[in-house]
Amino acid sequence: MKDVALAAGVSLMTVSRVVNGDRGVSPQTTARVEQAVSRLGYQRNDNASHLRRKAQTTRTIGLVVDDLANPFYATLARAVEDEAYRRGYLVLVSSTNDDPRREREVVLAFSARQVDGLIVVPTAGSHSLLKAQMAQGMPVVCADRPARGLDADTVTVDNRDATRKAVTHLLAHRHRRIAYLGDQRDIWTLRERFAGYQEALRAHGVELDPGLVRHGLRSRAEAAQAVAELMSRQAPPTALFSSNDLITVGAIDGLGAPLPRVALVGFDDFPLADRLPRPVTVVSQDPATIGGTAAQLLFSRIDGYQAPPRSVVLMTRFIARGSGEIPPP
Amino acid sequence: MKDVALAAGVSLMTVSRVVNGDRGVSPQTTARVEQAVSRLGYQRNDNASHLRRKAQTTRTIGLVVDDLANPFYATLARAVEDEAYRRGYLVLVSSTNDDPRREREVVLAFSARQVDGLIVVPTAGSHSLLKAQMAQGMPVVCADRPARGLDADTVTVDNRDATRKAVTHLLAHRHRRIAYLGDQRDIWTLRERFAGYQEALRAHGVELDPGLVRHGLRSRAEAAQAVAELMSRQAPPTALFSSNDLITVGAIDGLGAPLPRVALVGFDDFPLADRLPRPVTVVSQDPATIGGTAAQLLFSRIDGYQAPPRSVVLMTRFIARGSGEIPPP
DNA sequence: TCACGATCCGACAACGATGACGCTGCTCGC
DNA sequence: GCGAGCAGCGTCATCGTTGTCGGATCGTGA
Repeated sequence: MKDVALAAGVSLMTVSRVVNGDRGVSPQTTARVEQAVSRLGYQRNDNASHLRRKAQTTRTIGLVVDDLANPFYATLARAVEDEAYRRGYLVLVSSTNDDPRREREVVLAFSARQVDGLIVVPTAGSHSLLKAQMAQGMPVVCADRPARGLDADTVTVDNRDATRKAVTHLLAHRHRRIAYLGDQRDIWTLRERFAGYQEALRAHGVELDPGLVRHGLRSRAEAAQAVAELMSRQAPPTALFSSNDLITVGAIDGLGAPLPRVALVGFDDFPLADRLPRPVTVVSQDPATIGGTAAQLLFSRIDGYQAPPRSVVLMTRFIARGSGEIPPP
Repeated sequence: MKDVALAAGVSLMTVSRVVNGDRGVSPQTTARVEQAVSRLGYQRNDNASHLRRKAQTTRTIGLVVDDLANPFYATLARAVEDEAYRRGYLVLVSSTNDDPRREREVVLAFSARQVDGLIVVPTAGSHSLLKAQMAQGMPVVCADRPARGLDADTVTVDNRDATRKAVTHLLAHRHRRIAYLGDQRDIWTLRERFAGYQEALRAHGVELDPGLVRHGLRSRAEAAQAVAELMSRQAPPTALFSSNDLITVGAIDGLGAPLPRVALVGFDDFPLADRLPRPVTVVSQDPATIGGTAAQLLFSRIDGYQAPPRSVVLMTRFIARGSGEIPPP
């Protein structure tokens, strides 16, 4: 900037005014400065600019997800990014692998970089840190899951209700031995889904058989293994409810070929679910809408909206494709 | 920081030293300062810190991909992010939708934020801007595709060769009417793949039938439509080569049910390709390795490695699963 | 001719932090 | 008893930019 000022024969302040398009600079001077800018390839240092600017804002938000490689979070992230782009904001992204320690590090690093707000898919741990950040005025929005004990804007789906309906669907097809295939039980979404499973059974007077419940399935392979074990029981389940897309696919692996006569309903839709030998009945949620909504909530806070936290619950869609409509043998 | 200094009864510089873990502060003073820090919830402003620091570095890199919601780029991004995390770097991410204008905006914005380096999946346009950035000392690595006319480190796969082998595989199964289903032709990877297709045909003395070539398929639906049209020709193709995962899936849609006797080989592996009614033969590439390698190249430059640009070509894997091994009628 | 507002532009301080250097005491050796 | 050396800490300048204020210049109308 100094070089530009020198080259154009003006002061730093005038360069600043030209670069920012402020009024009060004559067309001739503007032209001289602009020429110097392009000749020297000058670019403003936004960090320094934000440091001094009146509106203490960096036009950057932070996004913290479980795993960016997971299509669900990737889609959510893309929606956040688009919303940010429309407003001229940049996005810092990080995955946590559901590790509270990594979440902590990342949130601190983002906050030290002076992000204007955070969208977080909270890990299962405690959130005193997020609480502290909010107390210091950092806008925070939780996406996909609420953070335990944190009064923040939240965007989730009706996990429990959707699961209850899905399991009820299986019960209506006269299934009674319905297995539950769950991911880590300490994640909120999965607690909710399991609760929905329990409620559906209870509502139909079916006693929960602990032998048919598997938690903590962290991969496609683990899910396949669990299903293989379940199917080799003396009284195998006649239907499966799987609590996310990865587990649904693993369950299909575990059923093997030829496909036994077992009903299957999964949480999360996934590509090609409709093209498999037995098209899969699913509960579908829309990560793009979750991300977009979270971003809108965040920006409303950044723009100064003051009110008690809002909780947006998005509806899921039940899509019957065949695998969930198989009656028991 | 001023408040902390006041509370601890020391100068700003001492607070700075304690916060940075510099030596030369007595244990008592350190304790007093640390107490004040935690009592006031003080966090250093990294942007201001980077402004003054000797090593003019922000410990932030920029990642510019085509579409973050695409699992391929999401996986690539995750690998970049992990490499960055291991080194204590943060990642700014943006999608371009293959729009050169948006790419330009994003690169400028990242550079104005003083990122220490850029990993870019270049759009099809010209790259004078990237060139200018590199000339000013910004380390740049191209991932997935090279940028036309840009001498930068590059990580790609053997697109042309892999396609030649895939099409040769079909030719070896006595196919002669092999359709090419292509994405936008101005993207480098797709030009390479089409070139590989042409080379394989030529090597086998098969004349290219322009009626069997479709470029510019941008979605699953468009691919399905194109395949439906191809199959209704008087002399329909006996085999299809599809140039990416999206198009492969669209092609399967377009073939309809029951599946006609048409061979299919696709570029890119995708989840469940092995579980479809007719398991799909594919050329598989590994986006995580592409991203990880790109990040390593970038950090070597950031660490001061000086040498002519390197071009890393990763191998693809041909996976025969059945759909590519069907002979012509 | 002169007062006066408008326009254009520069000087100075400041944003939050660190680099360089210098000032205090204290210890130690001779 | 005195200077050297060092640990501990503060002062000042500075990173690149912008907010504030005021000075210079000009045209205009009385």
